[in-house]
Amino acid sequence: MPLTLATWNINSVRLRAPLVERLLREHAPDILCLQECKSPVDKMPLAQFAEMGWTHAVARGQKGYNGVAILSRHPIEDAGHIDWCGRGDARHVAARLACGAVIHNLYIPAGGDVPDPEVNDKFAHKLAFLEELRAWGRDSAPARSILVGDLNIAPRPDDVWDHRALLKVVSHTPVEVDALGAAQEAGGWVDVTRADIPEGPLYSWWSYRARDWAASDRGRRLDHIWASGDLAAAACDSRILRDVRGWAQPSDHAPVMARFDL
DNA sequence: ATGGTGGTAAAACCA
Repeated sequence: MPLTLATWNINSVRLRAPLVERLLREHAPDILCLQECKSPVDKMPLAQFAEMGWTHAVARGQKGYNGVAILSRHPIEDAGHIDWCGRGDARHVAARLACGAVIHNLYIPAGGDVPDPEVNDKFAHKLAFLEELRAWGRDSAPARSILVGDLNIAPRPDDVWDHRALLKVVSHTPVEVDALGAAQEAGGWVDVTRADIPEGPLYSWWSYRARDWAASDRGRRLDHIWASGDLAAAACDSRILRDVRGWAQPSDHAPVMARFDL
């Protein structure tokens, strides 16, 4: 069974519900994982997505911050979440499909501006989150699993517009990149996007602050699709929907897509 | 070196 999946940091699901509808209409992923919904669950416009055919959804929300949702055209058999760092943040939701595949939708903390956990609590939180992700991967040995989301780290030199310039910028510092790599290795996760597109620059986020985001193209690959080792060979057709960043009143993130032949 | 934009929600916080 082919399963298409997209992940997208929507930066307010209420404000950008029309963009979600357009993505569903034009690209029709079986599964759409959203982050930064910035809404309590009962105020997310899930009913209007259900009317379009994405009749199954699981979400976790809080007002103003965080918030994640999984929209599905296929039944969700079970759902759950992990309370990373014990803060009660809506940064993770998981869904199990009838075929047995488990989808993990993650929103890793951005980490603030200063890449020093001694002086920046947000960066300390990010590193603690990554350490919990590593321990979870090690202990749970994920199988038949897909992990997606805004991981807020661009791991490779060609995942940013200027590797040298960004070595001290949160999202690309060696300490974060190493911590993400350790988490990936501990869970046996395969970076599906890079397995499919191994060469060259690849971005999923461009700052709102650029005068012309497309012309300057100062992007970073912050949004990822990972698969457990047993599913990696089933993944194909990876792409980043760069054009979506150019839609009217856009999110600062573009959707990342892949197909799994399960 | 700095400031640049955007969302939430009502001044400041977060990205």
